[in-house]
Amino acid sequence: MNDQDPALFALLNEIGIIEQLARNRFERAQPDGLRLPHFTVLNHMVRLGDGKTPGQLARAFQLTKATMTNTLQRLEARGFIRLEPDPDDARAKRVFLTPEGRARREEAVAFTATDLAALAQRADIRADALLAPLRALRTALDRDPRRN
Amino acid sequence: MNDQDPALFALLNEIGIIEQLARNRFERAQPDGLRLPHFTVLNHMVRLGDGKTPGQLARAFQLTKATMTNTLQRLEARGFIRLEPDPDDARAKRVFLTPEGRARREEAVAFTATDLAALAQRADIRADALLAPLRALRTALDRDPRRN
DNA sequence: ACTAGATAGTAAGATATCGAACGAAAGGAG
DNA sequence: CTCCTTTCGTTCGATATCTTACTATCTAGT
Repeated sequence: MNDQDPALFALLNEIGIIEQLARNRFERAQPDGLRLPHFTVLNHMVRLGDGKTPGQLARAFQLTKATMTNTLQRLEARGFIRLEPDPDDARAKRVFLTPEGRARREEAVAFTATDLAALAQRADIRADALLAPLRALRTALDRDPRRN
Repeated sequence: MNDQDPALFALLNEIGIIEQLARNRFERAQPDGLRLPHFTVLNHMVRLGDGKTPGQLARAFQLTKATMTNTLQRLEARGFIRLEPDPDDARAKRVFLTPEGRARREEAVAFTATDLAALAQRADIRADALLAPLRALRTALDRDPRRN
């Protein structure tokens, strides 16, 4: 990066590299090939409750429905979630965690927390100070034509 | 995210979403399907000079050589770069910008600069203040050994 | 000079992601 | 009720990325 780049340009560049490194770090640490999107969905359901529709999940993660279909199929094949028909809408489904899914999420959370704590300690990252401005940036980027 | 999440966890989560939104925003604005990795390589060569090897480029972007091979093949097929044998090492190649590649990069830079300027104005992002800590985070992720 | 190991680029196969197109079902206007 | 539009999930084809494996070439140690 040099001085000709607008700061925001350089910032997004840096963010892209960090995302890639962090994703790699997480996925390599998993013994069973659990991918970051899989974990993210499991984590979401533990924290905010399951029983949501695939479409709701897709919107929550800013992904297309097609992508969510793929992720849910993988999670179901691993036995981490269960898909049931929506009693109120014959087009829709509902996604539920299985005990295995919940357990696998706990495992990943525990490991990740340990890893990140060690990282933060070694690198002296003040993550809480960065969080608010990045959320503002996300919100600004988010005002875009809706997808799908 | 709630209070149980370590701040760094939430931070990386936010970064992942921003990366996705920014990539989408860029790629949708291109009229000819130019992808972010393609632009990134063109931009790098304009700013830091061409004539590098694929391996050097892969390292610069933290990508595998295989990924860079793919990107360079696309760029060459579009006529944006030219690959020549390295005179000093028969295993290696050298990557050069074509006039078309340079022009396409200028076009994308111009548009992106305008778009980001508007975004920064709308959102009051202090990108320069965020840049240094994120670079520290990147360096930490890049260096810190994984536990497994 | 030979040989073993490292390095350069590529290929194959996997996965995540997107956009486009689809059938099924719901909802609204008449 | 009928037709039109919207919404839900899925499938298909494309692209970027990774890992693994391969060939060709270079380099160092003996």
